[in-house]
Amino acid sequence: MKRVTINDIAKELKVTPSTVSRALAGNTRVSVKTRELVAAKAKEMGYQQNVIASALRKGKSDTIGMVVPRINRHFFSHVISGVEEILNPAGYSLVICQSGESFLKEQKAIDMLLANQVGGIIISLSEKTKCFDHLQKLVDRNIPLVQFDRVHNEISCSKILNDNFNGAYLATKHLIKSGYKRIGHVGGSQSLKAYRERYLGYSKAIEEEGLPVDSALVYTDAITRESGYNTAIKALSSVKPDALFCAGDYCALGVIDALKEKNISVPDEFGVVGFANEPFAELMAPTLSSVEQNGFEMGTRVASAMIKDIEGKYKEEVEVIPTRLIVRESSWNK
Amino acid sequence: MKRVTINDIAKELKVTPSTVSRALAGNTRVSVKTRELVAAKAKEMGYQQNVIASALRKGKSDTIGMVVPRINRHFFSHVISGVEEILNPAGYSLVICQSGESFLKEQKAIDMLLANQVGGIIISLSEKTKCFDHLQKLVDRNIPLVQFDRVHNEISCSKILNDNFNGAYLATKHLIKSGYKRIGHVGGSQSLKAYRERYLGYSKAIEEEGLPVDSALVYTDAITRESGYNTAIKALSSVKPDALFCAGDYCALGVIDALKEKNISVPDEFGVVGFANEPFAELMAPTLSSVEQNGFEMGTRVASAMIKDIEGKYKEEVEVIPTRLIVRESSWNK
DNA sequence: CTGAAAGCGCTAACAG
DNA sequence: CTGTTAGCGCTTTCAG
Repeated sequence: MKRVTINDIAKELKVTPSTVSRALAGNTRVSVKTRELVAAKAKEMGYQQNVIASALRKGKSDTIGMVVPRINRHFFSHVISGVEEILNPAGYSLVICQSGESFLKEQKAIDMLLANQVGGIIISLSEKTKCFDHLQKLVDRNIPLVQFDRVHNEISCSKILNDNFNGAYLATKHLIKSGYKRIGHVGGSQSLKAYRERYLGYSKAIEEEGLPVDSALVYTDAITRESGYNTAIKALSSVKPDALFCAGDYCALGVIDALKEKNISVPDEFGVVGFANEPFAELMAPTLSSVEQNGFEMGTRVASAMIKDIEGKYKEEVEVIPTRLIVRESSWNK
Repeated sequence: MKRVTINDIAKELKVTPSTVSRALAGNTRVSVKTRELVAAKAKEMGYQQNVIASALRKGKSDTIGMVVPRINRHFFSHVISGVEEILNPAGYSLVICQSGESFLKEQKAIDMLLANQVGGIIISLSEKTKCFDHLQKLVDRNIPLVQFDRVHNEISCSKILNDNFNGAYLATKHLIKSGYKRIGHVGGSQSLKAYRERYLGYSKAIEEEGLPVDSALVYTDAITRESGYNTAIKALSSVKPDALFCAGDYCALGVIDALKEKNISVPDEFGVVGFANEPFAELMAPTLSSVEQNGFEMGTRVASAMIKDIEGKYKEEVEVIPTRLIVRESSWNK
């Protein structure tokens, strides 16, 4: 079975392909009658636009590319849903790529998307990304770009951010109020602003309470379960904190693994707060306090910013989505 | 900044675009020297193939479309990783779509992929899909198609399956051995073979032990947490099972929610086994016994089958990936 | 081994 | 309101 093209429709209707093309596009310069005729014929013949040909001709497509570290993280999958929620009804489709936290894969994904002439790119950077030429290239080529969550500030584009600072600040304040005395921080790569802000929120809270900010209590290279475990083991045998604010839930999970192994009771002897509110946070034992990010909301904002950019309405907008602390067993008042 | 085309390279090198095209494609009919020359120039000028133009000309692309119910399910995200593992090095790229368990969105996703001239489609059906014309259309149009996990048998294409039957059989056998007497089943839509097989594995085990297969103990419309909860509440106040084998972990979670609410102790008074081994299974309290599916392995098989199909090597191959029962607290021997 | 020429399906001036 | 024409960037016969 061969595909039906606008030429086939044109022949059937004894008009030109241009007319069909215009009619299908809803161009008002073609009579309502022809438009209806074309629409009917198109449906009858099972016509389906060849977006490839259209994209080639127009030099751009209605496909938006999206690059995220991992699609199976609660936060990212919700952002994706939010983006689809806005993009699909607006007539755009979405191509999702995973960088897997690898800089190389991130670059390759962007190259692939460019080769596919996407109409714009949405990205949340990999943890390992420390060079940003691939983003600058997009800006130079005037490809609409929106960064979210893990962004690089020096790139000129719209950015949608979580209120990492406030989330971290609230989490740390809460640990202090709960009576913990030596509160440490297990953070992610400080080359990413998102993690830097979590650190800053943490230290602001510590300082405000007149506690010493002890750099020995701060670790910044760990957001996996494994690294959380290793960090906790190390900390317990040296600086001996009595609480840890972790920049991620998986990392907090690793910390709790270590505490269980050492028979240290959570929350009685040790407080833990995570970040991201992964589904397991409310299910594990003890249930894990965590900072919730509104991924879906962020996704809708990201998509709206992208559409505005494509339509040439905005250049650079920065929005901050509030975060919320959810207190559970892992940090309950002593 | 304009994109560099093969014409630009051709002009610089004073050859024709055809030669450049051939050289870039590694055609041996062009001299090694020119090939090297072209390659060097291309790199120097920052050339990047316009896959859109190529796809239009060739009538197909090296992009593979993939449609799954949800990307944030442990199993599906692992299948995706497995698919990427094989597809990317082989020069294909992947477009991922979510049906969100909606038949309409599934159809739309396929239309979108077709409009984008994908080279093939990989799909795991939505729970609500009961009409399969959209798949038949692909077969009729000779679009390479691979179904996995949730497949429809009547469509002629490669299928990669989990050993749902055996997983369910082992899970149920284990519940019996653990001493539970009235073992029910909470399953998914029986229009999907995957869920039918889980039911069949369950009933085989029940029969083998000489227990009665009581259809009142079987529910087949529930795989979300909420529906698991509702089903359990209903069952507890009527047929009163003392164990449930659930066709999904989220559903098992809902069942446990209900048991906690009713103060029924797991596993002492009631046994629960799930399916999929979601990350939360080993973290929740009680930890959840579950049947593990090897998503990554399945993904690699799926991708290999797709590549074979594209290269015209195979027509229809059916593979079954083994599943494994992981026993945890929720069903420990009494 | 390389060039010339045609065309994939669609859109967008330009003309009428 | 509709037709004519040209061309997006690439591949692929067909020649030579």
